[in-house]
Amino acid sequence: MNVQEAMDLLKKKGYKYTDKRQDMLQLFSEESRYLAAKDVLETMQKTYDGMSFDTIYRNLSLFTELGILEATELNGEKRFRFTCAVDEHHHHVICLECGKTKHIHHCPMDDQPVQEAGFDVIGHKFEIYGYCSECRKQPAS
Amino acid sequence: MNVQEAMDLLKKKGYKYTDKRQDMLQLFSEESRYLAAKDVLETMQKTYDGMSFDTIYRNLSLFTELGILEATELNGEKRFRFTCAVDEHHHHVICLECGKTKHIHHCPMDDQPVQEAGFDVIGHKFEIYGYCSECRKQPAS
DNA sequence: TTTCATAATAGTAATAATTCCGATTTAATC
DNA sequence: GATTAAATCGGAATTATTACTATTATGAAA
Repeated sequence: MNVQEAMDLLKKKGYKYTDKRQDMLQLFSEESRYLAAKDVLETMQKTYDGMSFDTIYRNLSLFTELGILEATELNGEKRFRFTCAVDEHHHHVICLECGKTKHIHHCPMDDQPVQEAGFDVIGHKFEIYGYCSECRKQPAS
Repeated sequence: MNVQEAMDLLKKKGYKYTDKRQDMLQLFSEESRYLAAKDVLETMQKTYDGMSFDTIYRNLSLFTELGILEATELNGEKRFRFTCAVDEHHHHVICLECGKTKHIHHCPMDDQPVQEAGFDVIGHKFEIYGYCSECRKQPAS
């Protein structure tokens, strides 16, 4: 997935082209890390004065629905990143400070698929948290 | 960990005994599932008229600091459960509806400890989500 | 290229979870 | 029983997120 593919997908689904959407996607494509809504807003407001929360949130959730972004939750806020193209299914090591990620090319569900009696399993999460080399020095707790 | 042990720990650390703390702990000890703050508040308010948010939240975070409760985040809200006594370290299958859990006696970090260059790993999360037999019929999405 | 229907956006209000704070009450100690 | 610090209440403040209405802009059709 890249910006062009994402815009094409939007078009195919009948959504409209806007500069703001393109710029949001561009922002994500340049960063292989999880961004919070407020990070996106801050950056976008540099270009678009008066950019509203609503637009950010609406597009973040649209992009996530369409599989363009993937979301997780860190410290009580949702964060989003461009969907990885590396392989079918994998997990992440995530920096708690800046949201930077590295791939884990291994899924624990492959080893020991969980079949709990009576449980309809619909998803799982495997994430490793820490601080990257840049954020390591002063982890803002 | 049980209610008595938890109360002893509180005493040992210099915290005061209160009926509300005991009742909160009692509630958790009776349920092997994750409860949201509002669940705890609702139950407690049946006994204590005018019970405040503050008391709930303050005690939930105190209990968590002391290792009496363990926390996770589901659908944007923190949830808490009594710390499991089963074994040293394990993970959970969690019902997204009621918060009920089952243990996974296996940690993916044991198989393939992650050593990402430059990353200070400080924690990890492995959770499997689904619906338990009681909640399966009508998953309130 | 103008027109038109609809989607997207701005601006702001509303909601929901959580935290904070001053005043009061209570538990543990003297 | 008096004292002191912790715990609580009640409500306000914060923060992230969602909802709503009027306006604007996109894409398609005339």
